[in-house]
Amino acid sequence: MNTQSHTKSTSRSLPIALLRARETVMAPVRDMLQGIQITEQKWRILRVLDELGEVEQSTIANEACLLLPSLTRILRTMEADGQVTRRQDSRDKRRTMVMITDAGREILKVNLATSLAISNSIEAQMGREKLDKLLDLLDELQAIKV
Amino acid sequence: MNTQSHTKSTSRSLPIALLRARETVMAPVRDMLQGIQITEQKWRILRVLDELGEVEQSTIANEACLLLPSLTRILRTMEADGQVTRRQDSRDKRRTMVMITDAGREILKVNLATSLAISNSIEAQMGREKLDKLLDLLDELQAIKV
DNA sequence: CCTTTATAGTTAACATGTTTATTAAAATGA
DNA sequence: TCATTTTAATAAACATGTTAACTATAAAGG
Repeated sequence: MNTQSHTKSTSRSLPIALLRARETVMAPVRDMLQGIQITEQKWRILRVLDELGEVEQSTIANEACLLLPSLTRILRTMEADGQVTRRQDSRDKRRTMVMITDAGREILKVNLATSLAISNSIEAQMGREKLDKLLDLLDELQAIKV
Repeated sequence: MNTQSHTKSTSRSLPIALLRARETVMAPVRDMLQGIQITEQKWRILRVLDELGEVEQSTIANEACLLLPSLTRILRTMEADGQVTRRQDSRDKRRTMVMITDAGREILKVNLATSLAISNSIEAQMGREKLDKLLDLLDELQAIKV
C-alpha cells in the first residue's frame, strides 16, 4: 500500500487536471505563435495592452498572470523589438507606463483569424454551455482563499 | 476600438482562467513545499512514483505532465539527493526505470496531513459537487483535439 | 518635517518550460 | 539481414517561473 492511499490519486488531482486542460488549449496557440517568434506570454501581454491601453507594469502582471520579475525581462525584449514603449510616470516616478505600438498591434491583427478559429474549434467540441459552466467554476475556484 | 474587439476579452479567456485557477490551488502547496526544499514538480513526481511503483521516464512525464527534457534534469538532482533511483531496463536498453526511495516516501509521509488539509479546504469552500463537476469538465476539455 | 512603512520595479540566482538536434536502441519492412 | 523508421532519453540554447534581496519613490503617522 502506498503512502497516499488515503489521499486522492493523481488521476483526479485538481492541479494536474488544470495543467492538462491548459496544455490542450495552448498547444494550437503555441503552434500559431511559433511561426512569428512570439511566446505565449508576449501574446498575452499584447492582448492586455491592446485591451486596456497604456497601463503600469503591475497591471499587466496582474491581468496576464505573470510575476513582475518575469515581466521586467519580457518587456525589455519587447521594447527592443519595437512591440511596446515604456515611459516613467510623471506623477509617481516609481511607476512605468507601458503602451502597445503599431508593430505590436499588427501582430495581433495578423493572428486574429487563427486565434478565433482556435476558440471556435474548442467551443464547437465542448459546446457553449459547458464552456460557460467551466469558466464560471474556474472563476469561482480562483476566488477562494486557501 | 481595439484589435480584439471582435474576439473574447481576456477576462473570459480560457487559458488565463486556467492559469489563475491553478495559481490559487498551488499557492498553499508551494508554501508547504518551500519549507522542505522540494519544488512543485518534484512533489508531483514523488506522488506518481509512489502510486505507480517502478516506471519508465516517459510514463512519469505523461502522468506528471512534464516534458522529457525537464524530467531528465529534475531526476538527475532527485537521484543525487537520494529521493529516487534509476536503472537501465534489461530488455529494452533505451528505457530507464525509476523508483522512489524510502527518503522520497518520507517526504510524502511528512507532508501528507498538510496536503490533505489543503484539499479539504478547497472542497469545503467549493463544495464536493462543484469540484466533481469541474474535474469532469476539465477531463472533457483535455480530451478534445484542436 | 522626519522617521517609518509600503509600493513599483529591478536584479540575481537557480529551477523549469520549450524547441531543436542528437544518440542509442528497438521495431519495421523490403 | 540490412536499411529505414520509430522510440526513449539526453544535450544544448534560450525564455520564463520563482524566490530573495535591493533601489527608488511615495504614503503614513508622529
